[in-house]
Amino acid sequence: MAEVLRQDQVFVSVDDLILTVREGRLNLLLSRRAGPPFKGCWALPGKLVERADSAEATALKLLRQMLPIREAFMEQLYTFTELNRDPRGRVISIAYLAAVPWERLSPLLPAEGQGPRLFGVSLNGGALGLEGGEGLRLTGGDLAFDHGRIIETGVQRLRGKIDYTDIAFHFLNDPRAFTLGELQTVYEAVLERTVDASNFRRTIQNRYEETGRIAQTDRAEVPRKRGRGRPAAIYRLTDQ
Amino acid sequence: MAEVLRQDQVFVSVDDLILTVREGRLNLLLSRRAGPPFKGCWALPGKLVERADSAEATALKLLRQMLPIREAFMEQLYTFTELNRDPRGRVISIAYLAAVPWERLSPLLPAEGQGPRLFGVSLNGGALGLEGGEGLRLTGGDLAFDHGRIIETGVQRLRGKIDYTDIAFHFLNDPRAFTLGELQTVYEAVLERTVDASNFRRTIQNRYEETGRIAQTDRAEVPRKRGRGRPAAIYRLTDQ
DNA sequence: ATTTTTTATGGTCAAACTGACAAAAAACAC
DNA sequence: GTGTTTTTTGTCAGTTTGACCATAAAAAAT
Repeated sequence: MAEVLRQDQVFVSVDDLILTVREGRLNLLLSRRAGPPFKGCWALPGKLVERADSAEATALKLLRQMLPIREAFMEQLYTFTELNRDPRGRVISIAYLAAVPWERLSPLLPAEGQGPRLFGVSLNGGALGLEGGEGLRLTGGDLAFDHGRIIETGVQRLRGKIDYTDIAFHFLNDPRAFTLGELQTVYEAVLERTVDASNFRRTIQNRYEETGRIAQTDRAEVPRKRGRGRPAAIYRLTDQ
Repeated sequence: MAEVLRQDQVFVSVDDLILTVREGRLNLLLSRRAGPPFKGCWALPGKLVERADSAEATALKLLRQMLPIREAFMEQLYTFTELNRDPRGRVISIAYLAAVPWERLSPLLPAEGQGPRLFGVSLNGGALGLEGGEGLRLTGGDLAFDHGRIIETGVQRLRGKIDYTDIAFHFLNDPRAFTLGELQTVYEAVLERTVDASNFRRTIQNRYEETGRIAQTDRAEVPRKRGRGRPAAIYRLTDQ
């Protein structure tokens, strides 16, 4: 991205809020800024929208650039247009929210220390907290630009939509073979609270099974490593 | 708006979806395009975002330009960025949804035939329908640009948010003195279906009265023209 | 003046849903 | 075998929802 922009026009950029659920916790991807402004600060991956790309296409390009990944669930989050959000000039940002399964994201992450990094997210009523491991803790105000606000908006949107959209399923390693326990873990990570397993099962079955959106799979067809405890039934998200 | 735009950059515009509830029906404001492209077509009011204005400020300016009005509820709807949505060049549009009480909008509308015009909206599962009076009926495809899609997005958003936000109150002439019947009319217009008055009352009272968001007003303080039937209690939306 | 009509308000009742919890089932660890 | 863990089924009271019916308070009709 150019470090100085023409001062007489409005530029359009895209920022990607790339989310995953790792070990029962919601995580997001931040990269460290190599140059000014906010040199050395952590920031969401961003990219100017080019003449020949839609914002959606730009957001997907950017995602593929960060993680060599084919595709992922993406949805437009909000457009941020405050006048001084970028010191280089007038830049508005269309933020996108991406959900990537941890098992797919994990092998694509570069080695520790370099490049982008995952941060655990906490947003309990009060302020945003980010935890990057090795004692690295950030608050929303530590981030570049208005990216703290973008993250807050994204997490709240995710929480609001989780129980009337399919969004939770996109965090599952394989929506065509998952257990209700795995789905519950996604809910608990996103909502940052525990959920009663029994009631969760009932809710999901009412919401999806009756309408045919999910169905049980014969476990013999889907070999799975099993841990302790009674083995769980395998469900799949159906096509229609 | 210039009829030819520079071909090497991305322009940012704002479109306003100005909504009101008139005679129990959801209505929106369209203007007829004076010049190309889509000359003579009906379109949402739009405006390029200038260097020194946020999108929100641009949307408000545009609203004030259409209706000499001080302020109104506005909320960002969605950003449309398809490549060929504007034949003049590369223009993305940040759509805003505005809610204006009919009693405030009504005296500001220009005489029939000239300028902007109100259209009744119908969106029943199938396609979007617009009714402008005098036998003037449009479908979403008759509109300029992608404005049919913008309207569909806006109506669906409004329906989705009406019962967990305060948005319905902004269609009331005076949120500090309204009856539950008036509020019910807003709901029925937005949802395009009837609502049981008794259950509606119970729901609203549970949702707002217990939390102190609305309160009953002494009717003596608020003189009101009365129609037929038992006079209704007057409620007000409280500050906090 | 009385009745009818209209709108507002209050109440009932069964069905559906919710949250908290108990208990059985099916696997592993020892 | 006995414990432990996780999944799964069931229970039960409290709440919410949708469909009604009944009454109250006003204007309109007779």
